[in-house]
Amino acid sequence: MRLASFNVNSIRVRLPHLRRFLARHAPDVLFLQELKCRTEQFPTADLAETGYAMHALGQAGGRNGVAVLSRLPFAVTAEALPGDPADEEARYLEIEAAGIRMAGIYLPNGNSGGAAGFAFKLRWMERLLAQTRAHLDAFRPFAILGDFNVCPTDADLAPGLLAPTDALVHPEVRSRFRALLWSGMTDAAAALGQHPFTYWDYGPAFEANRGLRIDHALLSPELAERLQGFGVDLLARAEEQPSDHAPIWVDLAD
DNA sequence: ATGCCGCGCTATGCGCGA
Repeated sequence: MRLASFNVNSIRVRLPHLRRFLARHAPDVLFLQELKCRTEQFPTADLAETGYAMHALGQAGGRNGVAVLSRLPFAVTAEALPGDPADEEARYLEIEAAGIRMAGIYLPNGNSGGAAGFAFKLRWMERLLAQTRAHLDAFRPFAILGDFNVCPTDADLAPGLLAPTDALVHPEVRSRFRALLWSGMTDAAAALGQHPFTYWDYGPAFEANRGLRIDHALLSPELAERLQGFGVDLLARAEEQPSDHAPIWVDLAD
């Protein structure tokens, strides 16, 4: 089984890249982030020919937005992370497919909005931890894929690319990422000894390979036992008019 | 220490992304 994630940075602009990724890597389930469209603008009809079933969660104002494409039957189990009724941002989509709970996330960046924006990121991570614990306590196989906006360690970014106070590497943020790992989740790439970059700024960064590892797949223990491989689709990042993120995928034994 | 890109928007500069 192949699970994948792709921050498209506008689904309407990146529709051709999405099609090519599906053709190249044929994921069973693919989570998308940064749709930058409203729910009704998601190109469901354009993608119908791919054979994937879809569920999109857009947002007014062209911000955020997450979706899932699946060729396995699935049920939507959550369209928001519990714990903050005032949070109406489209950043969390959870499904159950093949007996596995899977969450696609677009974790807040935390660099904008001043102290309140950073605090929102920390609270969001604490809510994600609570949701993770609830699933693990119930012995539900659980996978989290998406744009975490966290470089977990110094091996996960080009040296000197970010200031130590940046919200992607801030100690308080890394601490909360580690709490997810301590709860029982396995960082799939790191478990395979890989720290591949998944994001490069527009401009010369990709050619110079000055990037960040911020897109991750986290697996509950029973899924980690099935971990067979992890990959980053560099071709998608090398194409014309790319997203600033590359798609990632994780392979699990059937 | 940073947005020189890229995207969306009741636009024609700004906020945001990382």
